[in-house]
Amino acid sequence: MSVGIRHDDLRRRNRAMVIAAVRRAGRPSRTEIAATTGLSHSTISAISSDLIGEGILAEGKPSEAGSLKRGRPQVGLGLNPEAAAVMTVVLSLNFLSVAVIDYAGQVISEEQRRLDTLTMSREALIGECVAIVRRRLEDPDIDVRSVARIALAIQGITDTEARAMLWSPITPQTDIAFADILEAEFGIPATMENDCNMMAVALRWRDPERYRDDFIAILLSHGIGMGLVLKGELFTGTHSSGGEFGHMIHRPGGALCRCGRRGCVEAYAGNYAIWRNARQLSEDTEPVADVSDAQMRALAATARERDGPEREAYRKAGEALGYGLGSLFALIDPAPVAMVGVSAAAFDLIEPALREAIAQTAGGHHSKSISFDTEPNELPLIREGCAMRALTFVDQEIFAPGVQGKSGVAGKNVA
Amino acid sequence: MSVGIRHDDLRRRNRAMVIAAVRRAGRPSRTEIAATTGLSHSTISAISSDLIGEGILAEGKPSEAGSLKRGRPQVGLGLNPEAAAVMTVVLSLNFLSVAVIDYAGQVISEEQRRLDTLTMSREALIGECVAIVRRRLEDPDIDVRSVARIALAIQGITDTEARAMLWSPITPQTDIAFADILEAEFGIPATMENDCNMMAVALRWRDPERYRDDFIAILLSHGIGMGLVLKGELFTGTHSSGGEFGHMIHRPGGALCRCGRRGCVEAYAGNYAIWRNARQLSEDTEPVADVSDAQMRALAATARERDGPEREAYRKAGEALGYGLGSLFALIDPAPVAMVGVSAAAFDLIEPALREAIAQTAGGHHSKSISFDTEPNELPLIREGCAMRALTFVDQEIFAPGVQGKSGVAGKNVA
DNA sequence: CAGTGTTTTTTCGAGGCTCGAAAAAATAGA
DNA sequence: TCTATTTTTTCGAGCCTCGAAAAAACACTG
Repeated sequence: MSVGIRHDDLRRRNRAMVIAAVRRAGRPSRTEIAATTGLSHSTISAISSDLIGEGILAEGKPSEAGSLKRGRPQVGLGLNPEAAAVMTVVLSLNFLSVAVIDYAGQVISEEQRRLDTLTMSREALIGECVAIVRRRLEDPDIDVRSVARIALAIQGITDTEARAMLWSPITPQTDIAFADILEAEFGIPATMENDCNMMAVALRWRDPERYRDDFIAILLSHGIGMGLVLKGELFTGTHSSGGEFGHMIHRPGGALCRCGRRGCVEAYAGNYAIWRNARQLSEDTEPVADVSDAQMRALAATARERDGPEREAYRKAGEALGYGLGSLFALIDPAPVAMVGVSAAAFDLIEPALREAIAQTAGGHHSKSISFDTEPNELPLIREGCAMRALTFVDQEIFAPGVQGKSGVAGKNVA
Repeated sequence: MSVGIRHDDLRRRNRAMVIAAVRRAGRPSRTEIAATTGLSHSTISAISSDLIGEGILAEGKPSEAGSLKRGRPQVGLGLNPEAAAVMTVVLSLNFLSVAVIDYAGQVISEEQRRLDTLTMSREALIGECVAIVRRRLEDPDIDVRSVARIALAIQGITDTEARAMLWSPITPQTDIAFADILEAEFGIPATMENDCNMMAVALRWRDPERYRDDFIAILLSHGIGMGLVLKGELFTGTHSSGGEFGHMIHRPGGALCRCGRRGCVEAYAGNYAIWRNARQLSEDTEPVADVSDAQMRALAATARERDGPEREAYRKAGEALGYGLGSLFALIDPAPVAMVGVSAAAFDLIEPALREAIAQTAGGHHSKSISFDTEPNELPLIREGCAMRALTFVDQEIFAPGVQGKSGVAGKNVA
């Protein structure tokens, strides 16, 4: 049951508010912070003085064009890059990518590595992750003690607590508690996030104008994933990361999906499905393990060139996505959509059938007003999302720690 | 943008917390309130002394079996019934039902009325609502000034701000801002809620054990509706009440739905759809306006008796509901389900096909563990939900008034 | 029936926090 | 150098919550 507010919570929450305002605004002055938070100047002054004393914020130049005005110039407050660091680990098909990021958001060390995730044993997979993290922590440029958080992202399903990967298409292994494993190994708090959720987080930081309170990020890749933000909050399931848009049912008993079931949206719109249809293979054909981005681009080129099975395959993908979105919109109402991934580059081939399908659904009232945006490259987005997620954690849990220690994690690494 | 916490917000929120604790627990002692809210005894003492002084709470007998214990007996705190009153207005097919409820939740005046909603003009519909409310307010038992809130519920789609009915199956009229109309007429704050959302609210109060943080209420009636509670909050769309489960797409291009589109879940599972299939009419047959509860019960009886088109009709309904739930579970993960309405009484006919369909979907991992409960009578639930919603509003906005509640507890959809 | 033990509730500073007003600081223009 | 202007800090006032101790209200005991 929700709990009363203690007196000391007040300071904690307002500290968090100030840090958040600085992270959003870049180098705001105290006056600007007072304006955006609604707190009085005196309070902002007191809190920021504390934060500077603790080395979390640092005074800097006035924010750009401040020198034009008349009175005492504003002095900008920025995040102190050395206050802490975080680490991102992105695990995708045959690829592992790690980065260390300072408190202000700059990458200070990184490493990428090809793996054969589909055939690796459980131990090897975990081992590679642990090893790559260890190597980054041993980087002489990095002060290990400053690393306050590790955020992992993986394609697939994670649990609501962000502790474990439950299932992933990139490996036959299931239920690996990556967060617990890394925490135990390095003593650094860690979380295990869903890749599409991190895409959504990144979009929100990149373009807060367009992606703010309600929007949808859809990954069009080998599989179909979704990250959903509703009322300004990341949407998750009751037990898992949820939002498995790709496995909503498009046609009961229909095409064979990679998940073993039939008729999922993904079984029509995933790369393997488009490839299968373009080859005019039966819908019962076992999905292939991987289709390269180059192959997909070639397919799209052919589809653009001439009317044929390739074009039809993209049409079917559009139809499945459209009906799926229609069902989703019946639940949440329409919202801006970002299409991410290789097939987002072929969105021109997908869009007509998609819009036509949406128009057949309840969400289709205003189908013309639904806007789509495309971003072919998912990896940078996922990394950025992880970084922001980890940094936000540091902002909130470490630099504005609360009384209610629901996490033994919280107080550990105070920098 | 979320806003800093002022010092006076603190008292406000803790007041609200105390009132909420009393409403939930019945007649808790100060000590019990301190325990559930986590606030200190001194604080609870101060706040409850204020509230009693303002006539919001009243001291009563110790909570039941309190006389067994040793020391100073607990003195129970209860809601003062005379502190305020609220009104509920439930508008359903051919039926209008109004009640006045005191602050402690007891009905003190009510009236019900048959109408021909399907053929009434806009003015007549609005007029009837205004008139019935006026009659109740003129009831000599009622002190008009004490009526602090009116909550309306209607089958159909309402806007997120809870001001207007946007579309409803019970009338051809659209976009009636009932909340604004009643507010203007009587000067009492009003809201316009979706009926299924109110069902969910009521379930949460009735059985908090089973229906707490995550659950689904599905109305199986002429149409199919849903109320969804996720993470303890009522789920709504970005622009409308949302959660239009009945209009998720079951079969693209399939059976004709009342909404004019094709293949919606409702076009297989709504009363008119079951009736249509039981009569072996084509899926293109225009949906009938209404099927009486008696007719539906007769249909169910026949289906139980012998294998035939009636039984097949229920099977198809189960299949549509199952695949629909499967798609929903792909997004939110499985959760307890309450089936409400006439056809919930025929759930035995629906369940087998429903479970079979769910097992074919992503949510079907644990299809056996998904639990269903049935409640044939929706009206009392809707009324109860409206009452609690209105009372909660009074608790929060009137008896714990704050600055601008946009960021805080105030505007939230706490079910 | 008075005394004792037990539990609930109230009382009373102490310590924090935010706020508004006023003061101090830092600059551009005259 | 002086003045106007804007930002930032300082300071006392007013609340709020908390812990400890006191007061209250009973049950039990001999």
